[in-house]
Amino acid sequence: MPAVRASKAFIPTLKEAPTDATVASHKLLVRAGFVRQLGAGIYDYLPLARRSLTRIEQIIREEMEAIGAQEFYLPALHPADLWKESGRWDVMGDNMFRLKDRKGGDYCLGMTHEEIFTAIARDELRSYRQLPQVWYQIQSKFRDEPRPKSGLLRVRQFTMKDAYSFDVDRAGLDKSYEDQRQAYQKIFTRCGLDFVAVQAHSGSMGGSESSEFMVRTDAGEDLVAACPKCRYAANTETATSRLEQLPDQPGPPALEKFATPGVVTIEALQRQPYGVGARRQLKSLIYVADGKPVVAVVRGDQELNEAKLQTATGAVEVRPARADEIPAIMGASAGSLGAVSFTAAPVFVDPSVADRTNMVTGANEDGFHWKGVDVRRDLLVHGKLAELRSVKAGEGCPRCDGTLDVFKALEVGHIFKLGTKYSESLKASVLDASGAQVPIVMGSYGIGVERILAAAIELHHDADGIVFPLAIAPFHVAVLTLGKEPELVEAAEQVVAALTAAGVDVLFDERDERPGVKFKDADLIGHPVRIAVGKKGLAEGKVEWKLRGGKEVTLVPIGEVAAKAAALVAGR
RNA sequence: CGGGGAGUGGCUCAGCCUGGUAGAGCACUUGGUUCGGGACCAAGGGGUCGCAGGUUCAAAUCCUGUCUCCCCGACCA
Repeated sequence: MPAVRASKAFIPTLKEAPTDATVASHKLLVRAGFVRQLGAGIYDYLPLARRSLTRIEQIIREEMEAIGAQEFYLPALHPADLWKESGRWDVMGDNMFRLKDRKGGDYCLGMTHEEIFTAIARDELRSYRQLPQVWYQIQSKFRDEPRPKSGLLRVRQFTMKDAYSFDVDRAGLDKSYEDQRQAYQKIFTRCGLDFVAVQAHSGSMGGSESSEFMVRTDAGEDLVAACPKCRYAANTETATSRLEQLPDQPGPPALEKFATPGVVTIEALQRQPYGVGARRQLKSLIYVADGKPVVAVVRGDQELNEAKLQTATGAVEVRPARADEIPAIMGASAGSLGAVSFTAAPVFVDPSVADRTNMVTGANEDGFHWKGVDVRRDLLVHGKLAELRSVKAGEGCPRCDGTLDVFKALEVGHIFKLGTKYSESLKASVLDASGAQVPIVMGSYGIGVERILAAAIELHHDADGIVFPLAIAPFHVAVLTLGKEPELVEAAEQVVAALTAAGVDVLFDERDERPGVKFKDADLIGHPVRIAVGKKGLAEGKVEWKLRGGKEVTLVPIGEVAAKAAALVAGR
């Protein structure tokens, strides 16, 4: 590409970050002139951002094509029928932007494209001989997020690479899924991201198995549990852990009710005169799952994970019951709740307490608790075992004898084995080798394009600005003139021409500005290489070469810079 | 949606409590002096104080309503 002249370019850098930016990537993207905000979770992408995003998209394309995926471009405006057919018109709830056309017909803006791609497969694919098919697109998605935040990390309109695989059977799906997984690893690595692939919760996508690609950063909103010893890594929405076996002393032979006036917390029951340790208590939490009450039981010192409860109940939406709803469900108020002999609503019990005896729990009668609770005898006759608790750092790895680490992470990609969920609801089938009509086995695979940019900045920045990975920087090199002398400008022009001829993308900062301004802008934008043309070096026929990531400045003969930069760009 | 905060030139903010003439720094224009890490001097341009209604002789300031944005909790790329 031809070099861009800074004096003519629209690169509105700012000395100060807007006050409403809190995370590093947001502040820097605004300050460095990449984005401007149009509304909550809606951004303008200026030329620098477009250049970086185009590079990211190109990397994604190359890796998709490498595994045989074919690029499509589908509409963002969808008629409601397909969504009604799959059942997700209702499932997506308020997260979906909905609109009506002039005739009053229902439409929505696409949040994802399973329905649309599946409809194409349904209409066009007839035989197993046409499979596998792997289709993808890079396109805008719209989600009416409850709370957009953190600049580009959580927005309402964003670009997604979404891919879909269509196979005759599970074995085919396993292969397609594995291809995508490997392509994802290449994509994120090429974009300069350190990431972990973790076992994940499938949410509203459905399906049997999914992996998220997570970038470890405090700007992220997910929690990942990972074992440093083996490869175990999972979103805490599905992660489990190995807990130490707690010995139970023999307690009362039968349930025994005791008065606990005014005791409504785990902590209060731990204090004298009761002295019941939190790990000896059962915590009973009342939730409403798709409008129906459910009871979740974990150990007193554990936290319930709502995503796990959602998985256990199979509900689309779970929420805590309000204090005023609880008495009608349980017959007692929060603080005295328990699930012993409770059958008025489904009861789910975390496996970590399955074998416990001599436990204490609320008696479902205000001011009373049970002691001598045997979980199998008293709860599991009517209750079901289900993973419910949130894992915590320091707990044992479920796969080896290591200890789990828990950290914040940002999701940049997610791959799903969908199975036949969509092909069944939308009736997409083919004839298999035996001539039987079988539903197509599907997978779906997403990457948040702008999130890659933001994640790269979260990972690579310093006090002066962005430190761009070369592969996704808007320009490879910035050439700065440090003076107005004609011979200096002439030399800089030569350098720029040589670089451009060598295939290096250059921002030529020939503005009539003081050197300090140019240095500051170059650091802020984070060009991987800065080439400064000044009087000092020029006297020896040299220019200054500096990598954004380092401190060292070296003098390079004018005739050699282009080759040096080209080698760097080529990864040599 | 629940809780907290904020809307005043392009940006960062002051002024509001205690109504009376709309301010500063940065940015922008012109001229001059500067010129290797966000220069200096001088002169300028630019704001219906989010919007609507009310109180008042008079509202950025007080009252009511409303919209928008940010942050903390339930969702996802």
